[in-house]
Amino acid sequence: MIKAIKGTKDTLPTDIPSWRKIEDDVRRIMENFGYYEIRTPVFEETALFSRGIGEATDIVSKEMYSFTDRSGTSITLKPEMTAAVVRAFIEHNLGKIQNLNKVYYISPMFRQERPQAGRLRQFHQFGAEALGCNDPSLDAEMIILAWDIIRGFGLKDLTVKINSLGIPSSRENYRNILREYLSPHLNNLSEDSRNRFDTNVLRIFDSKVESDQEIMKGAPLLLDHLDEESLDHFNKVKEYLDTAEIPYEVDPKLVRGLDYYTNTTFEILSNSVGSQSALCGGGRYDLLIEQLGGKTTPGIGFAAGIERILLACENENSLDISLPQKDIYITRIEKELQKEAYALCVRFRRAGLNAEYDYSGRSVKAQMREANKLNAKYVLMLGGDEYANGKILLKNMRNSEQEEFDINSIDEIINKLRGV
RNA sequence: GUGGGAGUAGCUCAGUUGGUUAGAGCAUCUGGUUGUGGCCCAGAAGGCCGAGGGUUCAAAUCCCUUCUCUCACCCCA
Repeated sequence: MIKAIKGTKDTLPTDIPSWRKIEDDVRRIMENFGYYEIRTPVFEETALFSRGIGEATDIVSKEMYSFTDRSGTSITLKPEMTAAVVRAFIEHNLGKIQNLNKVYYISPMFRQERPQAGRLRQFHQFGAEALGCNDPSLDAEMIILAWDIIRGFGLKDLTVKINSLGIPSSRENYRNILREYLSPHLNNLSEDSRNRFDTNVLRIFDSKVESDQEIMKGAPLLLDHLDEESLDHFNKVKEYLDTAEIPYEVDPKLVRGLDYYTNTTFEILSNSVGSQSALCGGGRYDLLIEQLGGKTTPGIGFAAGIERILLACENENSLDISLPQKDIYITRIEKELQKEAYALCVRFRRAGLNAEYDYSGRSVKAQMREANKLNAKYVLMLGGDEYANGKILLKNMRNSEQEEFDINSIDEIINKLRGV
């Protein structure tokens, strides 16, 4: 038997209402905040991601779905959206059309990781990017936007964490300070953390090994070594967040794995999913655009994992999804009336109503059970003496009341159903 | 890539000192008199017990191999 590829999932009809709810709310709120949808191809030239995200990152060095096409070009299924949006921004000169471009997306992403709770190989993100402005109010807006959307799904157990990574020079300076602090402890660090000492010291803060955490407790913090401008920016972001009553925590240990971040970074975490608790992550990237060949332009964005949000919603039972309904189910008593029932069904559908009938010619009881199962508001019944006298019965399935209609006045029924 | 757990009906799971035609609940289908749903009742259908090999008179049950799913590390959304 052929099965779906590891780490991919089918979204079955019964799953769709939750997905629609997420997607609809995302679109509505994004657009209220002034963001316009953008769509980019599922694959890009590999170089876009290796240059954008960073050659040394895990995403680029071991998680990308890359292949060579027939022309010999190395192509990669997009593992994240920011680089793709920036590419489109540069390619179409969007910065020339307006100073500030605010876009959002809902799209599948691909990373070849070992699947687990809240982690798939094809997963879906929604997110936003704002290119062209570095005002701290925009940093705050990103966080407010993400918070409002995610909070809107009824989730309770959420935490917002923010931090600032400063500008590269102050970060580099801090890295050396951190290395100095860690040098004497090097032999006591876990193997993973020892490796990170050279490649990405900051990430040692993320270590889940207790002894590492013990050592890191005494470590100097990046926030205490920020340059004045970055610190000022960060303080203003916090002020704007306060005006919007966002319950954030400053987490000086919040380090994000993508190379392009500068200044503000943030995450929204949930306690009701597994260990992959980050529902959303983002930050400012003021150097990425020129790094990818565009004119120097500040940018900020976030991405949120739809599967993770759905997982949290399931665990908190927070999404109220109403059952799908049928406007009308058409039944017939005598099998000879099958064609008439069919014609009526088509007529109702063409009138814009959600109509169904029994394709397999089953008993009245079976038809009624089906109508009930489909959550039909009304059942129309053809047959018997009524039909012989030019009448049909309309049964209200909520209160079981039945009403007789003239067979020539289907429009009356249609109007009645539309009014419901 | 490294560990732990699990694979029996569509779903959730019972089922070992190895022993007759492998079970339950839910879901499905059909009925419970002549034309009517939800509750209830009855019946039916549905399984090479993940796959391959081995031990045995006998394997869902024991051993080996393999595949898949799952959780965690790692990393991130």
